[in-house]
Amino acid sequence: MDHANDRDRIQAELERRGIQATAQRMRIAELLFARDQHLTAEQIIEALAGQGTRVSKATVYNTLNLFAEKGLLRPLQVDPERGLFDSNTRPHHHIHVEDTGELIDVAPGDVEFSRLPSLPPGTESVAVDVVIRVRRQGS
Amino acid sequence: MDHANDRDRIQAELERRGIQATAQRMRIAELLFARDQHLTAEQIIEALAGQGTRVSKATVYNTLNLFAEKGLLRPLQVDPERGLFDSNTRPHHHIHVEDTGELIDVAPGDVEFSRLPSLPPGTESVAVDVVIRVRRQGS
DNA sequence: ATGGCTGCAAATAGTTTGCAATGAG
DNA sequence: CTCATTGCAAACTATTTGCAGCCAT
Repeated sequence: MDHANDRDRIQAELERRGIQATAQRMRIAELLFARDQHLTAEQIIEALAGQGTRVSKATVYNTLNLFAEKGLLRPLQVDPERGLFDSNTRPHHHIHVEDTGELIDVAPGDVEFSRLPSLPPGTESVAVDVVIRVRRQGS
Repeated sequence: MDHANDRDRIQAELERRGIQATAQRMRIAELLFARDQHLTAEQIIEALAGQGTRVSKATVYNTLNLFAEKGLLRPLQVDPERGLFDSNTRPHHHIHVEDTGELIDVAPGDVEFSRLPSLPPGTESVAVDVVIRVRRQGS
């Protein structure tokens, strides 16, 4: 069965990263890693509530931070009001629709550079993040 | 005298944008527009205090938001803890040194694209922001 | 038994807001 | 004089933290 496979894969992934696969963490992970998406802590709490699971705010935040530390999530700061967690940690970019707050993934191959600056001495690049800010025409 | 010229230019600029050039706003503007920089509200309050000027937190925030609305500043969200205001509103990019939180400007000509994605229908591009995240080698 | 995890509630910190006093035109 | 602006304090909100009880090993 598909979901059982997902659960197994996710559990293995958590443990491989040294994360105890508790019930709450599994619920959060299953939700997040069902597909590439950007979620707020609040959205996760609501989504879990919607499927009948109650996970405390503290645990959701602790879990998200833990996942981020372990490289399972990438924290995004696009909305000044709240943080987002991106379940896609592979390199990619974003289009931010300012009118709606919507955040759209851009495949890494859809952005190419013909020139990049030299980095400060003694530093190495972690990632290059491109955010294309757009708005409805004529607003 | 240089500073008097700056003040005049800044005052004219504020008024051109329909902003009343009050004493507090002038102080904040003179500080911000002395050069291209990224400041937090707190840093502005401290800098003003350091030069003997006391401007309330509320006024600083109101002023920064007003300036941003009027296109004199660009709000940045790189640090999850606090907002930054960039006194350079011309197109440019950033290098973010993750170990120190430092944010370095990159001239627009130092980044060139050979490919960009198509935008969602009905939207137009406002800006393309590139953030190169770096860290000290081997951390 | 031991140590980690969860949840609640309280704490924290940045930012916003209500409102009375003040200032500008 | 009238309306905008300022400053204080209180309100708000997202996130973090302390701690007691719980769970897994």
